[in-house]
Amino acid sequence: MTTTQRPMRADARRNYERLLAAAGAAFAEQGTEASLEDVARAAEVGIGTLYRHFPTRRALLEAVLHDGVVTLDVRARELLESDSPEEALLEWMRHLVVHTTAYRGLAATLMSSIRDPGSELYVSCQTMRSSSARLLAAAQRAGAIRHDVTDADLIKLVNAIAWAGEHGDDDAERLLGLMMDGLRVRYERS
Amino acid sequence: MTTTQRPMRADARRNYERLLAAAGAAFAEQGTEASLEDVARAAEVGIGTLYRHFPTRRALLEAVLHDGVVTLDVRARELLESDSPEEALLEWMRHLVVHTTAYRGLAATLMSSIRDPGSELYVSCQTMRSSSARLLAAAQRAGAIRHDVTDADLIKLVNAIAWAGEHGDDDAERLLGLMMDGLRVRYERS
DNA sequence: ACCTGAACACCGTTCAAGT
DNA sequence: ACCTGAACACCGTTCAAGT
Repeated sequence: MTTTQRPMRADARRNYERLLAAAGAAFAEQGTEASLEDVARAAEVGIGTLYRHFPTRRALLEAVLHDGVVTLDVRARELLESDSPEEALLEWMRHLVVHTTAYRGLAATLMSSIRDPGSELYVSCQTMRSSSARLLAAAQRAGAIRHDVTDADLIKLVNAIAWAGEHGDDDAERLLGLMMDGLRVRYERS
Repeated sequence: MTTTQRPMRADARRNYERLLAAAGAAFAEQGTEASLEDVARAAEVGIGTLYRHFPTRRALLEAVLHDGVVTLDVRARELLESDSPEEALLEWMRHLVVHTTAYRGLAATLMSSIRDPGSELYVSCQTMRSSSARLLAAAQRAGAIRHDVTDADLIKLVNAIAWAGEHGDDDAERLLGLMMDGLRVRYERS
């Protein structure tokens, strides 16, 4: 499926880069629903050029997030080597929450993209999901995490916490801590 | 602050009721971002009439939700009499999640309204918040729930779970269970 | 091959005219 | 006092004309 990329014409490449930078700034400041006309204006490019390079808002978002997703993937592989699968899982969830909190509205977009193979963010979502699944399985094998927790649960909870973090000014770390305690294997009283 | 309501003119009252019914149906089907023009059309009323009765989308939402909020408030008072404050709190959270899940997008609206005294939903949010606070305090006094959990945490978690329930087709009950386990007082291993 | 922006569509909101 | 819908504003998206 990996199509060989023709080199872009110089002006096209320049416009592409300008759009990417402008979009990154706009999404960071105004959230993932930032006006695309504003983005084109900031990039000093016609709105048609934006649509030529990025046919949908999600395609633009995917390009903006791509490096971060790659970094996360690298981090996941490192964490899989950890001595403490439980600590590794918590650390992974922290990373996911930080990544998701970077742009207001991102949690909602990711949440719908994970169920939609037509979304340009679907591949990224699946990458993160499979990393989550492997880290979760390791923590469960180590006896740290309940066996009835699924990777779908994990994704939902992480996104839900990132979403909650968008509202209110305190950090999501505290909610993540409470959440994590709910996932742990517990010894019943009595 | 309770201003004496003049009786509405018969045609105004009729339009008000039609708008309320149409909005309830539209919000239930398309979420809280349903088109207000559609609502007016469904109510067979001019768009200007909608704005006259409900100056903002939130004012309309408040009117639609009002009965439900009153019912929840009654339920909270009953639950405060429960023998098991822990079970009462869980039951209360279930009610909140069900209420919030009724309209797609409601969790997000409530989450921003609770911090915004200018929102027409502010009073409802505060009512639910104080009920949550009392039920939480009771469960904490009974030794069932961690003392570091605040009512703000509780509200955020309930809304986050309702939000997650909007995406994906499984019910939120399962996530609520995991969440609740995170809030419980736990006996450390060793 | 790529860029541009006018044109179209859609929707929220206001307000002058009407009863 | 209340209703109406045309008018305005705003933004996403397409596409004919241009280089």
